Amino acid sequence: MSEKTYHHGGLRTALIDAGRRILEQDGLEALTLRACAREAGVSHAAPQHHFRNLGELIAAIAASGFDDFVVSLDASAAEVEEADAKLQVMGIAYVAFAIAHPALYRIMFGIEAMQSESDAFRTARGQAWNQLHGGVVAAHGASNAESDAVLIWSLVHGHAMLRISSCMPTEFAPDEMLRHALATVSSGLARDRREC
Amino acid sequence: MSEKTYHHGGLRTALIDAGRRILEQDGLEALTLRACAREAGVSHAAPQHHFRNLGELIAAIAASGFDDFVVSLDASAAEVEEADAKLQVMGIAYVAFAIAHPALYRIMFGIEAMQSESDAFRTARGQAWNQLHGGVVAAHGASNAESDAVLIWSLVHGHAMLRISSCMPTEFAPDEMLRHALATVSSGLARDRREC
DNA sequence: TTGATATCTTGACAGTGACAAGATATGGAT
DNA sequence: ATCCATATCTTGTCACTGTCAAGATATCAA
Repeated sequence: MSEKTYHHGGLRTALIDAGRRILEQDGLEALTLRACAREAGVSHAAPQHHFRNLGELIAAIAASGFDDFVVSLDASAAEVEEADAKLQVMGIAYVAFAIAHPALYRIMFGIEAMQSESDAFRTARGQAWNQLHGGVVAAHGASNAESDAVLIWSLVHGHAMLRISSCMPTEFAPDEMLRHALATVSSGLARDRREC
Repeated sequence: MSEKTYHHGGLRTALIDAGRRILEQDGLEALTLRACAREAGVSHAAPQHHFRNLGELIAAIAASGFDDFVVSLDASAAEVEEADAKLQVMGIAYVAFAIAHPALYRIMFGIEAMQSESDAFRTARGQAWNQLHGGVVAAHGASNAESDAVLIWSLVHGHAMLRISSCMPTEFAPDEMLRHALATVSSGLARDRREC
């Protein structure tokens, strides 16, 4: 805890925080085990005792990202009452998070974290899914909820990825397009229920 | 061309092909400049004269991937007559391509290719966009075509990325979900036009 | 107090991207 | 046909990376 301890005290979380800081400042290619160790003020091989390899550190960072992600979406959804409006707002917040933390978002859906088979990562990602699934059930009912949630997840995830990959020229006014897309899908799903 | 030439003759395309072979066989982490050089049978620094850095090679591979991508979607769309059905089939083919070539698809939308500022890459990606845009115009008219195309692109891209990132358990029957999602969006867009 | 264990350091190794300098082939100008 | 500028490829080198091994130090239970 103090300055003179040989043991760091909380190196594991310190490395995760260091990694997220590096990710925000210098992007994905700067995220290395040795850079995280430097940022945390320890030797280059210190991370070895907390993460078996780089993939495990990345998975831990991604899990920490999913935690913040869920909190952020919860906060946005809490600002609205009606279930369908909640879902729309969550969609907007979803994309906003990805744009605010592009490198972190890439990590969260990258192969490295996935291949590490980390339980913490899978759990954190599962919570995000549950949150979305719950929002869909509240807005459009439990029947076909998985299918509807996959539809909305695909839409917002794809939109977010295209945005952070600079696939959408800014003259496209992508924020409006996202709102329009969410509204179109939402009304389409509502109409499905009513068998219009 | 022959075996004894000091000059390789077509090293640039040979390196691209080698890269795609490595990508298919051993995935993204195996794609290195030196590995491509080995696969092409040249020295480790030979690629330097055709690609300034790894990013440029990746961009060239991604551009080559977009070329095949467009061809594959064209072939699928040609099997159907009606415009809306064409769009649906293109959506299915889109996701099928990503699942058939996951590492290549990741490259095509990754940061490395994007950051390289390659004209060939941008052009190839633009052709894919034009193809999708054309399909949307044919199916749902030219008004709001950009917005509609972004909606569909987001949907299929997101769905593809989630699939190749193992975010969808197979018990979800994702193929059916994709068809349902495409049909829902398509009917929603059609209804938008009619102001139902 | 002591000994087992967790944590961190130092040192090493192969692999990588990138650069520089030299060798060889190509092709146009004369 | 000769010659030379240039394109292409090779060899050698460097810093950096992930990972392993061995040693040093701190922690904690007995």
